[in-house]
Amino acid sequence: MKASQLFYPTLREVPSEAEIVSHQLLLRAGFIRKASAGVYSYLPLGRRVLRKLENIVREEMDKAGGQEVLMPIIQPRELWERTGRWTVYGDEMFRLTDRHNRGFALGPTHEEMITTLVDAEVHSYRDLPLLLYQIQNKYRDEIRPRFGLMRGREFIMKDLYSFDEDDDGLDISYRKMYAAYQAIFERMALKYRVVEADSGAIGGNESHEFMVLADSGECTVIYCDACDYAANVEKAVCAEPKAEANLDKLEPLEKIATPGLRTIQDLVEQLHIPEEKQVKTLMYSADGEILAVILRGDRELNEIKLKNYLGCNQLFMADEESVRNICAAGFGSLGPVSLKAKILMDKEVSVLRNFSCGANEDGFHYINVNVGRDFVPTAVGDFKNVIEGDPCPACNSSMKAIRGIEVGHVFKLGTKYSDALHAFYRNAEGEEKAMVMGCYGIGVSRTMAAAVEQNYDANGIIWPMPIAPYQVIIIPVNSQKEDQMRAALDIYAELLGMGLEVILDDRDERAGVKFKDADLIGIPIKITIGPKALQENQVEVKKRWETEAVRIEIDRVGAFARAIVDEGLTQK
RNA sequence: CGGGAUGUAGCGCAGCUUGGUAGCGCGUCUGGUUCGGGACCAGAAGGCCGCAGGUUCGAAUCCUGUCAUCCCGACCA
Repeated sequence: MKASQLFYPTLREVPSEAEIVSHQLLLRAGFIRKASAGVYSYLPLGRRVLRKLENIVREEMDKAGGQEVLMPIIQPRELWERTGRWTVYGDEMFRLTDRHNRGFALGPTHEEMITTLVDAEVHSYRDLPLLLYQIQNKYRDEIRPRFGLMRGREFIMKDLYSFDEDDDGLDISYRKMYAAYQAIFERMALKYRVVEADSGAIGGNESHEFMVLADSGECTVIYCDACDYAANVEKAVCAEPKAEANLDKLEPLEKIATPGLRTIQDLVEQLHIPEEKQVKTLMYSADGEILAVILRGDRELNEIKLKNYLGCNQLFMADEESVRNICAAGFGSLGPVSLKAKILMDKEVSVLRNFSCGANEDGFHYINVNVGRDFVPTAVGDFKNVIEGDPCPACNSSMKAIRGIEVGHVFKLGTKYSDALHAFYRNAEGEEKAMVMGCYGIGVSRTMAAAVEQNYDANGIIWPMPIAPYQVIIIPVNSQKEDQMRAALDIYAELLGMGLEVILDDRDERAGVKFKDADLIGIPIKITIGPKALQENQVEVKKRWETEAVRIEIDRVGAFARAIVDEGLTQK
């Protein structure tokens, strides 16, 4: 492609709307443009990257036994009512009405659609397992679209659905997809990590997320260097608390006046009680019931764990008024002693001795509180967020935390949708059984942003070879010099003939402009044709991620570029 | 949806406090000189000051409403 013909409007300045690197660079380099919040057009360079990503995904899905289909974006309301999700999905679903007043949704996901399809066409165990996927736009009216392509309202997703006879079959499909996802992100040359994920309300089934590691990631990953353990912080657990401090003898419970002291920090500063010798009491409303959760003072509650434990639909922090209805104190003076509510205790609290907490009386705290003697919790469980330094549940080593971008999610669904939509089959014994399903998603457009988050420098994007929009850019330093242009055109023709993807920057621009643009759009290999080297029949070749160029004889440059490309395409 | 901020030329911004002819830089177009890391000179085009209403002789500026965009919290690929 000649740069003079290529539609890639680059910007010298950072659009003020863009906050994170991938958004800024994709806009500046002319890959995307915004249509409205969370809705983007992909310009030619962006489209090419998407195609590369899609093709890698497609090849690996096919290799794993998947078959590509394409389902409607517009989905009838009735389908969603059958699974109850017309209501459950809530405001996040884009809805529309046709001229006959029939309701439709713009597909946020396709379980309903695919299950109905499979139900209609598949009736025998002989047809299972079946793995169907598509690569297509999804629509979710996110409360807050964010960070350019990172969280769009319209985005491109690969979604595969597996249908198996039973749980054993599902295990096999699940493992196939897990391995295919590893292959995909390795082929994309992205640094990623597979983590255990919360499977949410759908059930206690297995679920893993594929995280591309980047500081700007919205997720926190807790992992262990000493072993394989890695989990989303939503799900992460740590080893059982050690009971070293338990030797302290139990001191008598004592109530002390603490006027004006409300926070953990207040007690640390004024009374010199360390955070980890305090217990904090959080009041929650779970489907209308007010209950207390107690944690060590330096810990944070993990609401997802709490919600999963309770199995409730609505969970939010109680307001002070509801708290005062059951207790004589407000926030800042709450504690588990004589509290008239269910008390869920984080297990870490059970090894504490002689700790302090609110006295359920404004302006008073207890010290030397002890579990069992002074109060008895309703339940003990794991309700805290794991943090860096906590011991690994598998090997007890100190764990670390890192940020990640969730680009893939594999998920065992079980029979939730096949039951609701009657996707049954006959087994070898002639019995009718529900198909066991799994679903497996990759955010393709998000992956594009994630790749940039992981590969850039001060000058622009540095595309990994397998997903670069073009592999080589040829820059004649001065397009008006005939000898330079002739050499550039020769090399251009040669590289094209070798099947390489090449841009020839034939624009009548100064060298600096061409170099800046080449760096900005992130083409991996730059071939510069300048007067000095040309006199010796040489050109300069520079890899985008290196600082120094090397001189190469013109008749060797094709083979040289080919070798760099091949290396970039095959390395992990 | 709550909290915070911003809407002025394609992009980045000033002007608003104290109402009085809409500005700067970059980009674009024309001509010329340049030509190995975002050139220089001369000229030109380009704006419903987000939108609606109000106050006023007069509103980018003050008031009210509204829409959009961005950031912080609950959702997810």
